[in-house]
Amino acid sequence: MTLEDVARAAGVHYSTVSRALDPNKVWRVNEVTRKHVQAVARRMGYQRDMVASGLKRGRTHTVAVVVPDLGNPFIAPILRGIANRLESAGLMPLIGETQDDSERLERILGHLVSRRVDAIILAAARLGDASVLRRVSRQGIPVVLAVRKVPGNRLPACTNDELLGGALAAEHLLALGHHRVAQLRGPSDFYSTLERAQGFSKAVAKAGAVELTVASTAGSPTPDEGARLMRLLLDRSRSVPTAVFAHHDLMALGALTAMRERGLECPKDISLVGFHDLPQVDRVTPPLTTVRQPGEELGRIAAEMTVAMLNSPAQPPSSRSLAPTLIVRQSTAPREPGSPPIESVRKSKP
Amino acid sequence: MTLEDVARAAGVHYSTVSRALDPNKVWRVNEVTRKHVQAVARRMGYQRDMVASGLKRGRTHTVAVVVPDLGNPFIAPILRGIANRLESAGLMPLIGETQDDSERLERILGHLVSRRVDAIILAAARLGDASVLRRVSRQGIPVVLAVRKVPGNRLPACTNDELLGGALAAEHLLALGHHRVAQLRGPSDFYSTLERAQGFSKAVAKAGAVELTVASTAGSPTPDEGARLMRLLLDRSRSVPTAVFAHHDLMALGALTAMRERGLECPKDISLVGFHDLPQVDRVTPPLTTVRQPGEELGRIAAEMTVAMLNSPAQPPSSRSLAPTLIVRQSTAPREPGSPPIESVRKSKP
DNA sequence: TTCACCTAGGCAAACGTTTGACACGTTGGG
DNA sequence: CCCAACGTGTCAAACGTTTGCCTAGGTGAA
Repeated sequence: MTLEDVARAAGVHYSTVSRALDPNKVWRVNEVTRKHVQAVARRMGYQRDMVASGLKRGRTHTVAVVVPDLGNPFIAPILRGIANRLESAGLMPLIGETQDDSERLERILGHLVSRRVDAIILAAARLGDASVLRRVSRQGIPVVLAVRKVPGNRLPACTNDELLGGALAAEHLLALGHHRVAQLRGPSDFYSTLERAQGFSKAVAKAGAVELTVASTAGSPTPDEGARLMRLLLDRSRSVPTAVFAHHDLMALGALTAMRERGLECPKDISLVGFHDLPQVDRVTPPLTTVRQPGEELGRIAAEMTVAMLNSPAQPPSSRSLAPTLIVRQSTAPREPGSPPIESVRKSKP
Repeated sequence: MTLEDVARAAGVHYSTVSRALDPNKVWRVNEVTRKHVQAVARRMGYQRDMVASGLKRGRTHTVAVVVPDLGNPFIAPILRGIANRLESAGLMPLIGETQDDSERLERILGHLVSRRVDAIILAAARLGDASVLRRVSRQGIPVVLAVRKVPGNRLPACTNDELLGGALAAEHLLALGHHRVAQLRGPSDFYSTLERAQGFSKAVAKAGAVELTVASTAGSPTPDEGARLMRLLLDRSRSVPTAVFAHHDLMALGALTAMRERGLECPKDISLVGFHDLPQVDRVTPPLTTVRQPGEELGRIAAEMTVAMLNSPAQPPSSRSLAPTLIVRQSTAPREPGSPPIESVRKSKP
């Protein structure tokens, strides 16, 4: 079913059909023929072939969305925000999953330029990805970064205000009277975790409290990695923190199990703050105090920036960072003056 | 950068380049020219234009994946399974979200046929959607159903064995000695919830236990709806169940809050089984006994069936249903001989 | 009446690939 | 020596749109 079929049925030339069906070109065709053609087209159930149209116009009305991990619950709302905003602009999301693997990312980006997507929303950038991105955006495909920035790059980005996020966590813990605090850091090649860590550390330093550090960072933001880092932290010989900031709720959950292994209670012995406010973390034991990231809005704005770039390629939108909010629940508590001595911790090691 | 550019650089005709670069056509071109052409193409960074190719070949190498709700955590693993399997077949997923709205579904399907996707994986079918589906598949686009079937339809489907799922829940509760049980049903226009309910009811009837029913079903599978149904159930004047099967973990979580409102404890007063085994339901209080659906595998197999249909359109693959497994945690317990009288329940109403 | 101008619609050339048909040159058998 | 067969590469026609340009009328003013 092509333009020509419709044209034949309507008794006009197929270019006329094309114009009658294109909202931007209807002025080129008479009111009455237009109505007639539209009626015929509808009756025949004609659907414009977008791939032919895409070939001709160079617009596929498709936007790639590249995420690290579809299974990670914090991706879902972002995806949702993106999809909704794109749909209202007549665009559809084509998705790719990198699994935080640079080779996969490169392969996927190749596919995407090959498919001539109109733009790419990249929520999976890592620190080392600057050069690939340059290559892609030199091809003329607009790229907007979401969630994770990458430095040395003029690409517009929509991110959390990570400095603020880290600071919120720190200030909350400090306000509760904690002096010895620590972080369980996310993967070191995400710009987001760097800033998050920095925001936290700065606030701690400013308050004159002490931050105990673990050399290691999480390989991926999972409960297992959170547990590993927590164990490392508890194994320190000199001192143990009374409050901990995990860079990801999943890591926080892992940290909770690690604490339980050692016979420590949260928040009585150690307070814990997570990040993201994943679904259901308000229902775990204890309900998790966490820094909420506005996932859906973040996605929506990233998509918004994308359509802005498509509409006026000359003026790239400026980056935005969204303020997270602290959600206080029950995994944080005031420091007990006599917090448990280190010995008791080490003794109860299995 | 087109075939012609590469051809010019390599000193051959562009059709030769096309063949040299197409794995299925390389036999038409001499080993040495082939190598040469490939080298030149790689050096120039040529990428075949898939939209032109798609127009010519009628294959876009794109598969639509239509889901009800990107924000629902039980979708994520399915999406992941699909994406992984598709990627290994050189296909990319184009996603659409229906929000369980028939109009949206129809609009999205329209877009999809317009884009000439190679196939559609529909994980968002509802009972009333048979006719739209017929229309689409008469257009010649392969459709495979995932998660939710729709009756009166020869479309291949990959689903949970819902009858078994319901039965597993029932048998577990019966084995714990519960005589008065009930279900919190999911939306009545999902085929999956119908079967799930039926599997449960049959097992209950077979064991001669009594199933208390609530007339209402959930409008959507959310905690709020779960809570609503649970309140309805507890408001029954005659008797209250000692065990409840919620058709969705989220509904189960809502049911828990409803129980707490009434001063009831889980599992002491009422045992509760959920469905899906969403991430983190092992960490809520009490850790949820639930029926685990193999989400990622389900997605993988749906994708598998899709590529099978693309490779041999003549022989549509037969439907498959995957066995769920019961995950016993701590929201279920043996019935206490003297379970609380109805009065105590009603008195503690706020 | 002539001419300029306008409107509405037809014509045909793209967009970048793919692919059947063909051409050309070589080889081998009769 | 001729013809068939084969291997390799070129030609050109699609695929279904979009769109600049042109034409054919029609209108109004000089």
